[in-house]
Amino acid sequence: MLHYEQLKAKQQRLQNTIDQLENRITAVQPTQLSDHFRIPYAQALNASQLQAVCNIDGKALVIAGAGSGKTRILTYRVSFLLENKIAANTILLLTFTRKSALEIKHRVMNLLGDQAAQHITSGTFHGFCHMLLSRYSQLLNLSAQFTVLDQTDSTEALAFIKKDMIIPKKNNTIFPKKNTLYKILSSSKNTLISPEIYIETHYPDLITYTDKIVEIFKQYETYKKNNHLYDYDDLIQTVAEHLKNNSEFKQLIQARYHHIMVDEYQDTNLPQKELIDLLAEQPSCALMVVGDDNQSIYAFRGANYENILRFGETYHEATLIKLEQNYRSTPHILNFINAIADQMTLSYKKKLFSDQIVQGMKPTYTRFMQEKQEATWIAEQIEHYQKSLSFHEMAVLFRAAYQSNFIQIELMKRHIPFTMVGGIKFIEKRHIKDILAYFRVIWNTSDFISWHRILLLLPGIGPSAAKKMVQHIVTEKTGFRALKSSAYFKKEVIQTLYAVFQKIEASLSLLDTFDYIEQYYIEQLKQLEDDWRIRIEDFKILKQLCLEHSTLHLFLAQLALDPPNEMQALSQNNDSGSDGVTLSTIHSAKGLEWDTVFILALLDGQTPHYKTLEDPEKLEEERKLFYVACSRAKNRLHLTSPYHAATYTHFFDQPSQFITELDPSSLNWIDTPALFDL
DNA sequence: GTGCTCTGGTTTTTT
DNA sequence: ACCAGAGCAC
Repeated sequence: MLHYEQLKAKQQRLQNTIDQLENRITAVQPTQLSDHFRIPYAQALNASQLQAVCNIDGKALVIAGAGSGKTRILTYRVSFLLENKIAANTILLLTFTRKSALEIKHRVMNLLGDQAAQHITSGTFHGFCHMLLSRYSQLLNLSAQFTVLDQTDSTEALAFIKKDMIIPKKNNTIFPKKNTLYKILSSSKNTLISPEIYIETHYPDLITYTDKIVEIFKQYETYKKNNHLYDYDDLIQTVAEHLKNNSEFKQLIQARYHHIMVDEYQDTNLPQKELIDLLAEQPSCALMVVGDDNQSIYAFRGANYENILRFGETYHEATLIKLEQNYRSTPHILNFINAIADQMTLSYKKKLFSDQIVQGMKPTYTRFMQEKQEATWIAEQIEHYQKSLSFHEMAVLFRAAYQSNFIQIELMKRHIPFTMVGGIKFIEKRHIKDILAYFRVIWNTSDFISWHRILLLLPGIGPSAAKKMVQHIVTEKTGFRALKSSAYFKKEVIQTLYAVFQKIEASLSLLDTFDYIEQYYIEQLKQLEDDWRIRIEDFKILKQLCLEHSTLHLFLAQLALDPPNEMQALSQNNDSGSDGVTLSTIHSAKGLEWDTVFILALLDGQTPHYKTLEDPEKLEEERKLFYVACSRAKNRLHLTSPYHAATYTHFFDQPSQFITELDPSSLNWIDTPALFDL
């Protein structure tokens, strides 16, 4: 946490750089548009949008307020490039999710009526880097048979290494747990601060263990390198490093991508910024980054909103374009979100405005006796609105996934279909991770995390035996065949496992492989989990994914980089298709919009989260989160909270400060009467 | 060495 | 409510 004086100084410094770029705002100038274009750009776009679309050279920062047509300008810009005979494969589009990249591609194809957009390179930072590492593995002298570790895998690997180390006990501090270790490691990598300094500044209690922690990190890096494993951070940093050190690679890549667009720039971290800077290094490379500094909500993951504030420092010739006209929300909602933005201390100046004449409904804030009544009311409203609105035009948003428990129960009770986004992810469930472990060791025989997982599942095999066998397998480098030469092959469970792998090796398709693994694994799951019947339902999704992918490589890449994270509620008739209410964490709702939005649990300590209350910078990010949530609504915005709520360790009974700090006239505050039920 | 039970400490958001 | 680590029986 920064001292108040330091914070002020930092803000002043950033404000200066913002001001400098503000002074270089591109003047609105008529763009020459040829008559041959298939799309009437001048009619379809407003003046600033048109600039963002048509100024296709140089470096530009586009500040796109909520609902100002960000996706629209990306779509039209890609179209414009293609209409100007720019080769599709020189265009690179980096977005926050794969889904939004695909959506933009599809819209371009619709707009132009041809398939040219199919050939642009698009995806997330991680996806893009994964692709480069696979495609250029030879040039970079790396194995193409690599595996991506997700957060759970990385954390497990750290625990694995930690267990092997003798850690002297210090009197009053305990050695950090694996989750803390991961947090320190990832944050230090994402902020480009050495672990030593990071521990000193963020975890002063652990200074006494610094040497041991750093040693664990070193071993972790060595392990990964030897076994062709990459964690999320490695994907980006490895590519960046090779761009820096391998001039052949750099020339190749820079010659390839001439038009780069980056979406959600406010949520990039330093390594990602470096990567962009390397890609766009040549003056001839056009770079447009798009973002909204009011919506930076990923600092916990190392995102640095300074990237967007300091764009002008990196690119002195850069132009600034601001999109301030909002096409999404009613004036009443717009007024409300502008009021939230006014509470923010540091940003590019902007004020969203709208042409809409109908004022619409003022946002409401309603308080209820209990969380249950809060949920009941929301469900009733949904039923009421459903008379004139489809379910899929409504969403319920919340700070943390567990806050949706009551509303989920209430919706199920009423047979209202819904889709849950975010929260406990599909890929994190133990039975999914288990099954994938088999696939992963087939792909990369030295994936020791997965081997360890597979072996530990077997009865009679504990941590000690598993460790010995993993070591044996990894040194033998013969994949599952190493099981046969292991001292443990006399055990029946190992022989059975060996036989399964033999069958898998002979299988002809991904689906065959899946069937063998499933058949074998279900028997084990029955012994391990009472609710195995429910769990095996999830295998249908995996099976579907097997069908959709031609190779093991692509199948695993998708699961690591773009795992399915939406769960259709099994509220009986699932044939209702996609028409369900969306329940989503605010983070996962970024970039989306609905006619009617409910935001619940607006108590101080819940939203904002209590851990952020003491730190002005963290609190500011929570405010941005609230801003993101509210700005999703087109026509109706309903805020709710109970009068009080308790978690295991905390008690909350004050309305969110994000509501009380606003001018009371910007919303309708309703206190429901104090009804007492038993 | 494995696997069970007990206890004490901790809850946010995700590529 | 859930997990990690310690302690203990086989």
